Amino acid sequence: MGEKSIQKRKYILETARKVFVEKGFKKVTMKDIVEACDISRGGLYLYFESTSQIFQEVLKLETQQTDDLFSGSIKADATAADILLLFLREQKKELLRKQDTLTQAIYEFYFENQLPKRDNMLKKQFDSAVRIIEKLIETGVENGEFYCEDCVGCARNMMFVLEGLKISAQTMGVTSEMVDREILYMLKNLCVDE
Amino acid sequence: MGEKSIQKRKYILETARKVFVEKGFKKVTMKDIVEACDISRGGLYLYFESTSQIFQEVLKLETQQTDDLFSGSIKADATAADILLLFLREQKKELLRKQDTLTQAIYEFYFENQLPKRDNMLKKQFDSAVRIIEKLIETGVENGEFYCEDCVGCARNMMFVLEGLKISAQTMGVTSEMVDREILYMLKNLCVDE
Amino acid sequence: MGEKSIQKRKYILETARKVFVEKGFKKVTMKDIVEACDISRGGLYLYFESTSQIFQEVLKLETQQTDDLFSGSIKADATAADILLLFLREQKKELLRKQDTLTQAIYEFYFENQLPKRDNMLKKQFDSAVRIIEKLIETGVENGEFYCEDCVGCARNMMFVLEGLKISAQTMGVTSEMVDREILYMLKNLCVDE
Amino acid sequence: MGEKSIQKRKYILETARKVFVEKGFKKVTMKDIVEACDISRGGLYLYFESTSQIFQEVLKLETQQTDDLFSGSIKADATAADILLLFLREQKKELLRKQDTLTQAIYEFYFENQLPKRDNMLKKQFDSAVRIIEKLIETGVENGEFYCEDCVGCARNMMFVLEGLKISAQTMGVTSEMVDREILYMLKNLCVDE
DNA sequence: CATGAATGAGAGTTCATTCAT
DNA sequence: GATGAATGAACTCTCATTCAT
Repeated sequence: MGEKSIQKRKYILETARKVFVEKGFKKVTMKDIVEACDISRGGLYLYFESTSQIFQEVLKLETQQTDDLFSGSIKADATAADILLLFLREQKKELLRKQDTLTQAIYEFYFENQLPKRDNMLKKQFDSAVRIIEKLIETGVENGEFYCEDCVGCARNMMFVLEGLKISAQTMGVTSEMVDREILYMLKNLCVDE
Repeated sequence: MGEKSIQKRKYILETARKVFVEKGFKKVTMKDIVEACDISRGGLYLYFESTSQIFQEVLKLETQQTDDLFSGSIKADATAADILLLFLREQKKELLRKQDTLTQAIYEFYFENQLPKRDNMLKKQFDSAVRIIEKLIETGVENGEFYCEDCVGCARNMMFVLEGLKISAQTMGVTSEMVDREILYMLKNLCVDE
Repeated sequence: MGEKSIQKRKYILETARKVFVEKGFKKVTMKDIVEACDISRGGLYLYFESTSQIFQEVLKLETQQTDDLFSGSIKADATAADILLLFLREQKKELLRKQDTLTQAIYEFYFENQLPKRDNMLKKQFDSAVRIIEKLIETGVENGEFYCEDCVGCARNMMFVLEGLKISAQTMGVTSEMVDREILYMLKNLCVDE
Repeated sequence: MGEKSIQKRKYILETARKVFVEKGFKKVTMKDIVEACDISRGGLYLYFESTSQIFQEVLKLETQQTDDLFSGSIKADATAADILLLFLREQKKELLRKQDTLTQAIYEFYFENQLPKRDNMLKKQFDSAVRIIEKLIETGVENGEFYCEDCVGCARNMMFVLEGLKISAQTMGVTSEMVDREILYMLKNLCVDE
């Protein structure tokens, strides 16, 4: 596959991403993607063979970019509390965003593809986030910023709350204030002065 | 509509429920329901006009029954901690259950039907559950069973954790131990002795 | 399936037969049959699910009718030689017929469906024809009409010659005179006076 | 066309032959051949314009080689009976061979290309074989090995039996014993002692 | 009320064929 | 000459929905 093909492949994935953002996963057909890309019916099949495959490739790209973002922000020179707040603010932005988010599509995809533990990207990301938060809390405790007796438990609790907010945002609607309220509640329990 | 019709209507809804449990919401076709009910294609249209409508009716029935269940267990004569534990155990059972649960179908349904606030059953149920838990905690605090400075915040936090566990169970898999761990974590923060 | 459906099913098979006669087996698509029958695309699928299935049903009908024909002619009151001649003449007519014959389609069908011995209709028909011819020759020998030391061998030989003529007619072309010549050659070896 | 082109042309034909052997004629697509040859889609079109054309060229090559084979074996120094037996044995080997035979593809090709008499290679080969057998029988009769009153009739009969066996092998299955039985039957009628 | 045959739109997929490089 | 990306027609199959009985 030449340079040109690689470009086109990327173009298709980027365009398909928009389609998934708009329609979720299940409703998207090869035809939808063909039309969004403005290529021929057969053309798409030169690159991908199913919406499922396309979606997984989109996710791969997405994950790479997200990882880069994470590592970028973590390098920042700041206190544990600052970084945690930054992380939570990032999550809030993500979960309130209606446009330009794959959240719903990802859920739908995992609904029908109960991937085995090893391959389950969601689980990997969840666990990885728990570890990062745990480290942050531990650092905060050492610094005297936080008070916490069960750092990993607290980290896990935070992540499940965030998951709960995320799915709630997609199904019952969640306002900016509601998210703030939950974040504040969690931080209050963590902060020393309290 | 005669007595007979009412019976048939109910029969269709009960059978359709099984189909939704099995396949989620989006993948279910009128044909699926017709075949599951073993009635004629045209027959189904006499009662319902789309899978969406059928699903909403199924949900209505479901909600009524769940409510009954709730009020039943709440009438039980027990301490606040007991009742809360009972409630959490019930939630655990529900979210670990792979078979016989509409969870996935409900999520899928709400993904594509972002119902306005007033009609959003999920939201109503969520808020109602928050209020019940809040009351329980308040009672517990009064009894000296619990210690809590922000009862409604705590209730909300609990519900979001449960939501997080629920969606996680559907997408990344959640074990009985994982649920217990989360429940325990929340209770520890609530109980006086700790 | 009601009376009407049975009629339509039969109508489809009869129409499909014409298509197979015209185009053989492999080239025929569901679309061809849909168009020949002037029914809707989906309509055909209510009755049959593939060209292969349709062809097999066409063959079933065909075989029934052919069997009836055979038994009809065999009941005739005549000498063995007469009947054998009648049979050969019938075969000749069949193999020279360009129009209205499934021969080519049958060959194509069996090319790609190497059916196991038990289900192979061609084999059954071949063996059954051998047995009939054998009986005729035996009767002829008893009557003094024929002379033959290996009746079953002779019967088999005849059938293979007929098969050879049949495939030759479809591939290299065979004239009426050529068929007569072969039939005559076989009969000469059989007849007493020779 | 340069030397290199001629080589490539030959390479394509040899590779295509394998494809036809495996899939018959009708089912073979240009894509199949392109993939088997591992050349570019466009590249194939520089040499050939359709599967039909390719198949005819494959047949040409095949015929040349077969002819060479024939003339080779005929040069052998042996009695007429020996040569005839050799020929029949060769035919038997050919018709029992499932692998590496174009038989089915050839039939399929001639089914849809009812070539005019002059161009019909099958007919030419058939007639030529008849003549060779006829000569052999005549020689055998002169030598006193065979007894036969109608040499050309007998030769033709033999060839039709062989054709019948060939198509039977492709459609209803034929065992080695069955072929032997037929060959034996024909030779018995020919041999003097019988 | 109930049936189930019929329709036709639409999705998936494959390939012959072309054409810019 | 050679490549292989691109196109678009053609085919298979499935359903929501209608309608005569």
